[in-house]
Amino acid sequence: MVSAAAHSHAIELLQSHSLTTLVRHELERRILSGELEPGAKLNEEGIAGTLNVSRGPVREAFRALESAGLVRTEKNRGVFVREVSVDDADELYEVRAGLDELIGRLLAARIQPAHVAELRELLKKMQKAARARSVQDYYPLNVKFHDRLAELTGNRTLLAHYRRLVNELHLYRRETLARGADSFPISTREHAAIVEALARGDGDRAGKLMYEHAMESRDRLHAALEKPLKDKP
Amino acid sequence: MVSAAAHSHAIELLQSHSLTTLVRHELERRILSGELEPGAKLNEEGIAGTLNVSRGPVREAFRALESAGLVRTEKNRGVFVREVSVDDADELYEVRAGLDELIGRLLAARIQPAHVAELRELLKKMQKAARARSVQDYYPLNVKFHDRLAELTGNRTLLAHYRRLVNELHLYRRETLARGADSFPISTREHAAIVEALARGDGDRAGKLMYEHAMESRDRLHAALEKPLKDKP
DNA sequence: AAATTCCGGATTGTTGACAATCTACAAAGT
DNA sequence: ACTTTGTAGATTGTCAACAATCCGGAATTT
Repeated sequence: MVSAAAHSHAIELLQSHSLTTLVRHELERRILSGELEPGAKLNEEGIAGTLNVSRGPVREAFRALESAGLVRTEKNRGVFVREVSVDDADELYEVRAGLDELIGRLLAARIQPAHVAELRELLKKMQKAARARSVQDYYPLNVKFHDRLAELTGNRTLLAHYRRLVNELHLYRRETLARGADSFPISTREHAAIVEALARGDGDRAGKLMYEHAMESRDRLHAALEKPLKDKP
Repeated sequence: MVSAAAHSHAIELLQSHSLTTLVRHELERRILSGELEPGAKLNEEGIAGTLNVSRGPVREAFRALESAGLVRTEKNRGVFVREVSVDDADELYEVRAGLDELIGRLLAARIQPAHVAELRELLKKMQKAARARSVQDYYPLNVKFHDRLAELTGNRTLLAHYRRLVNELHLYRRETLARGADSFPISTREHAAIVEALARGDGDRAGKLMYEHAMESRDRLHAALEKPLKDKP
């Protein structure tokens, strides 16, 4: 039955994924992983060649990524990985704060005990990483934590808008994170307070905490910008 | 100098707009105007024919509209104008309420006296339309009012996300608006209160009012759904 | 020497053709 | 009658070629 299952899986993949979506996902991955840096030019023929497709699907993927805010197109010049300026980041953080407040408010009204337990579990791992001063461990957990909060609201529209903002902010953070100034341990206490408010079903409190948390993240990153680049030992 | 100006305008148009963007805007217009109804199928060759372009740019426009949430694509079957369900609309209203609250909060901190005057002018026109029971006049003014509030925050990211939500909600309202149950006059009082809070620079109050205003809009539309279709006289 | 003009290669924008898939309807079988 | 099979036409997915534009360096002018 192994081959049958494998086949049905392959069939399902072919039915849902066109070459365009494949290219789209691959480029999205490369952009968000930093493999393609902000400002980098995306060569149609080059990408088509490495992925063994023609330029058509690549161009379609470009238009999708453009609407998603991950790339910028200059007519007759090409498409480039979007560069997020400090001003852009300010805007993104503000909107994210607004959505975070909403997430806290909505989630407090709907959260299940099992989900609270799950979040507390996540918090433990984050605190462990924070004590170990391991940005490598902490950063993805932090992303996961906030993404899960958005997801648990059950509002897919909210989740989609939230993820888009996070993705765009990710493009901005890429630079600043390298400066090693994201003083992460500070936020573990705030995270715990958020989870407690959610557990109590206190939507206004959870919302307010999340709003301020997002705004403080912005301030922290701004402060980091003032500092010089930390050179590697 | 007329022809020179006209030429420079045409040149500028050619430089910035590819066929893809042209098709994209045209389809967007047709969808939002209701010319293309939710669920309607978009035929590649048909559209390409009427707009005198090949299928390539049409397909690229499709991918852009897909990322913008205005159409849905089924592989090997085609693309369809997105249908927004009641559940979808609930999600959209919730997110819009969150953004509206943010808009109120941000705008109260930045608004200029001239802008307050402009908003009060808009309010007058809306009240006039409300007294005349003219949905035709009132509806676009209402859209303009809220759009202007988002615009005046100066946060382009916020404006983009807000407009996307409004567009998607527009797809939903198309059905329900026809039922003539959008009891619009109710909201003029709320609008006035919002502008007053903004004028006082009371961000929390303005935000709270806008949040509740959006949520009430949702409730009103839900109530409208319960009623039967109003037949034309 | 500095600025300008003019190519030639590279890249993007667009098109038309071919392959794969779906849809609708008719024919055959039960 | 009802289901199934099969086929033709329409539609989408993909590709390769052509046209238009841009970029960088050589040749030319001042």
